[in-house]
Amino acid sequence: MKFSKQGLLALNPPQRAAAEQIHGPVLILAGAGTGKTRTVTTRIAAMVHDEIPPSQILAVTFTNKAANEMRERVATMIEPEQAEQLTISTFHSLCVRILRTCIERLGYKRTFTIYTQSDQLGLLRRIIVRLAGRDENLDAKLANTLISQAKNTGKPPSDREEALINDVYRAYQKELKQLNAVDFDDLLILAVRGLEENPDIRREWQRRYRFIMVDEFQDTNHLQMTLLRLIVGPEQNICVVGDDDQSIYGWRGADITNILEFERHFSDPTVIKLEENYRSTNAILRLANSLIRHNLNRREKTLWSGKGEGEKTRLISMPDAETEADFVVGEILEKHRLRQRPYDDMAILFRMNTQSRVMEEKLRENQIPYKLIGGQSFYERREVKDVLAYLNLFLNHDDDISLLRVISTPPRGIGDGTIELATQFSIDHQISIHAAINDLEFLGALSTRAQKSLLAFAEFLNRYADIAATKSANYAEMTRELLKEIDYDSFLRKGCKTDEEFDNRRRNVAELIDGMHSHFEKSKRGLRGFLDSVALMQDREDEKKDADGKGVSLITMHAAKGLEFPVCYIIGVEEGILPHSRSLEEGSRDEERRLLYVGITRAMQDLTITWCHSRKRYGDKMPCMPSSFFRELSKEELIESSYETLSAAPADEDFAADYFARMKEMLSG
DNA sequence: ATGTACCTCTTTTTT
DNA sequence: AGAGGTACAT
Repeated sequence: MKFSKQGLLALNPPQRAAAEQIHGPVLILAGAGTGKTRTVTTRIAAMVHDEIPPSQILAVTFTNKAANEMRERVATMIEPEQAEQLTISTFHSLCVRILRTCIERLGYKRTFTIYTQSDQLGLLRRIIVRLAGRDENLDAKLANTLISQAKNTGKPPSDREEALINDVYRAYQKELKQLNAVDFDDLLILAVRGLEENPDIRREWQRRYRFIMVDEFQDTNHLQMTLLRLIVGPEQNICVVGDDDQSIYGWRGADITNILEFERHFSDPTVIKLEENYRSTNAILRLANSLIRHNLNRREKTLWSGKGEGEKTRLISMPDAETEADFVVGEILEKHRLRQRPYDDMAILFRMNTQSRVMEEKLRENQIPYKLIGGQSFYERREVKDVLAYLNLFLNHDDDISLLRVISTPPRGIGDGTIELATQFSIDHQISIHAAINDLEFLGALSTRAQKSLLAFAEFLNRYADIAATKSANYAEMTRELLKEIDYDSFLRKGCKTDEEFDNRRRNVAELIDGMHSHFEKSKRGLRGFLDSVALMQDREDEKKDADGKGVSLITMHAAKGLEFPVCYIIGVEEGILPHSRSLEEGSRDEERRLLYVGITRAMQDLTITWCHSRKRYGDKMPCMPSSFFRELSKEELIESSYETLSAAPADEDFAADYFARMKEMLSG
């Protein structure tokens, strides 16, 4: 068989063992850079070549990006028709697929809308104001976090019986249901409930997927584990891949015990450790090992590699963040110009997004291209949300949050007073706002003017809802016409301070419509499918643009998980930042340690860690201490120094300026 | 309906 | 320091 030669033989022995162990529970502990993706994709290919129907294989990931990558990699190893039959999906889209078929049994309508975080916040703000008045100090974001935690753990958000948050939680859940909407957590909760309460549905899904694989298993939460236990059939063919040492999403509900105590959930698994690292030099790996050793609760792994010894990591203290930026950027410039190091090979890693600012400035000053990873999600942009609100409303009239956005975007003669009345009427009668403004009793109580505006709005809505509900309708074209009809451009222009901003926002709308066009051509799932995938795929605009662009990567350590760079600078590693002071209060020092571990293991050859003696915080300068993690790093693997000694300064005050001026001159000259 | 002044907050953010 | 949200005024 051609495959076994190409595929399995390319793996090292533990990887191959993992790929060949197809039956029963399997736990693959894949350390950083140990060829996890290759192992998983080869395993899938091996199953297919073993005559397992690809339609019976399910691979679950956390991100769409990971799912797409896996799909592409597997596609190179098996026949295209086979690859097409595989299911490779995120947890959340898997849940949507389950729910679109059975949510009616749970008391929701099949047309439910998925609420993103900003929708949730909008709803929560309304509820908090209604329940507690304006001057209540419960903020929507905190409520959101608490409610999400409650949903994930099954415990009430507060153990104080009288606490406001409990009422907010109850009201929120009730209203979501009335709005025919679900949030991200509900997707999991409802899918679990659907499977738990309906043995026929459970059996159906268990039969559909006899072989299940889960990527980044250390990031699964309690609900995801429950879901897995429900869809894994009696054969127990479940294979999970992960690294407890890289569990850095505990604050988002990830439950590290899922991987630490895997045996409790699936008995007698085959456990395979991947410890041969294909990324970093041994000097870097020993440094990483020396740190992570200090975590007590872990599955012990010791990474090693065949990449040779390599250079020791430099640990350098800086006077302040500005100097730190000067230094790092100076080195990047030098490595690029003098040593032909491509900018793409280099990354600056940090704990907080705010730390990237100084770096950006200095990079721009020196005209070094860079890509900032993270930032505002494309689908969270105002103009994009506007359009999506229209489309969501067309398919789900009960979606009050979208209706409230649409009804005055642009203004159409329906004022705050009328909206307030409609909202109140909808609450009193337990109906949606859409139902309220179509209610004869309600309309009768209004002025003729308001009546006219509302009737026009209702007509408009129905007209588009009819088109939107037509399976064959080209919703991209429909959207284009819609925007023309409401003269959205004029509205948008008014809301923009500059022409540049206007252009930008208009481009975003155009891009959204382009996306709809291609979805319309590729997918049979219609507008509903498009909106689902949009809600579940918070593509980051900058990333998309930058991914193909060239430049130095500026990235948080969280976002860097899974990436690698020949040259890495981890900046601002001070006590209170890494470990973050809030994590110390919350007792998650171990997770911070893992975060630094993730940072270190991104580096392939050349790693530098810096910290500052002082830094501006919230405006004014504060003294800083080096991270307490430095004490845990093996001294043998480090070269410690300071900016002052490195720049070999004359005892002159402006030595720094002088030094860099000379260097710049040399480089550009 | 639109602007403006003030007030608060400030870790990470796969869906 | 800076952003983002709110409240109040126009």
